[in-house]
Amino acid sequence: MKQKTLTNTMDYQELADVYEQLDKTTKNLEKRDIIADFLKRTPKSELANVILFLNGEIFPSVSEEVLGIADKMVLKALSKITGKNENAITNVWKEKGDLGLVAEQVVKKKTQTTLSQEKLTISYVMEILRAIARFEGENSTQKKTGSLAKLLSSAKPKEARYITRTALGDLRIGVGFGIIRDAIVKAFNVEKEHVQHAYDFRSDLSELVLLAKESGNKGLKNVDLKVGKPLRLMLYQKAQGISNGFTRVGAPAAIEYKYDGMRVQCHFKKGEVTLFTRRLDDVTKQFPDLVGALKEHVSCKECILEGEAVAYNSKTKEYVPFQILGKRIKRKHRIDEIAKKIPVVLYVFDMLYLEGKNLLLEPFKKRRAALERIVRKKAWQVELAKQVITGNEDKAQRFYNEALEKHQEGVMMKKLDAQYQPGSRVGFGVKVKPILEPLDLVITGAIWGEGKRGKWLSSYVLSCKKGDVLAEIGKMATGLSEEQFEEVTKRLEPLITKTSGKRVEVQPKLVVEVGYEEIQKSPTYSSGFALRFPRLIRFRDDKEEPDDLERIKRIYQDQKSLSQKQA
DNA sequence: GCTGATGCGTC
DNA sequence: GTCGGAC
DNA sequence: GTCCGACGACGCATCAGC
Repeated sequence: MKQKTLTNTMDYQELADVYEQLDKTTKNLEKRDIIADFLKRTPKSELANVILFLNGEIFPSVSEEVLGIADKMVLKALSKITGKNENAITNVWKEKGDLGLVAEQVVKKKTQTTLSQEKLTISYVMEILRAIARFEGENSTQKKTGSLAKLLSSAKPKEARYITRTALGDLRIGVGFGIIRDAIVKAFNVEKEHVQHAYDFRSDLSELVLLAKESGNKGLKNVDLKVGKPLRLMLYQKAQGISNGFTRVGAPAAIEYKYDGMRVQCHFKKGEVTLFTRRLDDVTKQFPDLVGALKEHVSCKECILEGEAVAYNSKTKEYVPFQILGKRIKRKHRIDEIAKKIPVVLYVFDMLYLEGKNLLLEPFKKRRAALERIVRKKAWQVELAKQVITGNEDKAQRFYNEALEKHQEGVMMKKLDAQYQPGSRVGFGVKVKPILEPLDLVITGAIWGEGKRGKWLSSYVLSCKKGDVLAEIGKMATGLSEEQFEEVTKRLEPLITKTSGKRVEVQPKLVVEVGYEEIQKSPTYSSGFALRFPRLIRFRDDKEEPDDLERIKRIYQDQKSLSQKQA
């Protein structure tokens, strides 16, 4: 019996060593080989845990459970271990740019004063982390941070580094599903396409890896599309304008509105409807109105179809900003009441399965035709995504302009004979969105970065003018090259007027041109507005003054009047 | 009972 | 969602 | 082309602390 136990457990230390090796190389093939070797020597009983841990997960993504730990909770745990307050730990965090490294240091200092240590096994660490996830109610914060502190205290320094990163959901070892998939291929001598296939239809790494080990290609191939089980969505690449879109997907192409809503995968089986989000979370409860509309207007026994749920104003029949739809997304209470206040219309655009037949390999044209047969259009409830098929650039451009006038994001351009490729951003379809008129804003603050940006001020607080004073309008942290992060950090450091934790305030000198998708009303920023998807376009060293709030208000109003035109 | 902090999922 | 970097 | 990591705003749920 004892013998059996010995062969069936694995020390967390071994996993930590693997993490470190993965950390050291940037080469994907090396990463693959390291993981493949490790998987081969992992006992079957630990394999499900190991594969999740390698992917930085505690629960399979299909699970509804979450850990409920992020940076502030880790700070609390580290504070418990050291007896230092959270500010002191934050200062170390700022220097190191990685809470995992902070935990490692904390544990290293502590172990010098303690005597013996028991070894942590992989399943034990998993068990504790899952237990942490399940604390709820009164004092749950104490319990969570207490358990984490205890776990870290019993870990070796290197283990603490990776347990912390796992708790934060940010392993930072450059490993995602692509590399894990290739490692499974190598370790268990199976075909890449079969592993990918099983993942596309189940998204459960634990199930997948056992299948690969136990039943090989045959088992993986047998994993099939099932109504009620979500499959990974096809994603679309970005094209620069209509003309570029045609070169990418060919002409003629199907061109559809890109609605500003939420993507929904709808499963029908024996009169039951289940709705899934892009991350494959079940949101059936959140959208009872949609379930009802689908039951009424989709005529089939079994099917899977996909669409975009868009919120509108029931009185004026105007689309409303995405923020409003957002009120329904994570809702658990007063669902029916809000569903009446914020109705949604579903624009369906693809059909993946119908009456026992998997349509994924059928050309898009045919899938759309099936959709048109099965869905009985009902205005403001269930409609087909507006579409034209054309190879004519002018016609496409007019359709695109029309979509923008109706305040949608732009258009999708889809290859007519393309199959449905789950889970990848393959070039069978592209999205085309406009570039809006950029804003010139001044940097008034910054935040020290994490991980590969740990040495830089890497997120910048932006302000506009509001009369004689400045007013904040959000943060920006993308669009810069590494060189530019370095440069901005050097230029901002002498301008720092105040530091609090990882955040600094700076004299307003640096003006930047900022691109974005939309101006939103903001409850957070003093200007009353914020930018959706802000990014750096270029530095404006020729300017000293940022744009005035009046200009921002004007652009905001223009957006609104555009959306009203379509009503 | 209310408010702010924190975590998490949508885009 | 956006973007840059590495392969 | 593909994968990965480092980030944005918002709104909801939950919990701590008053």
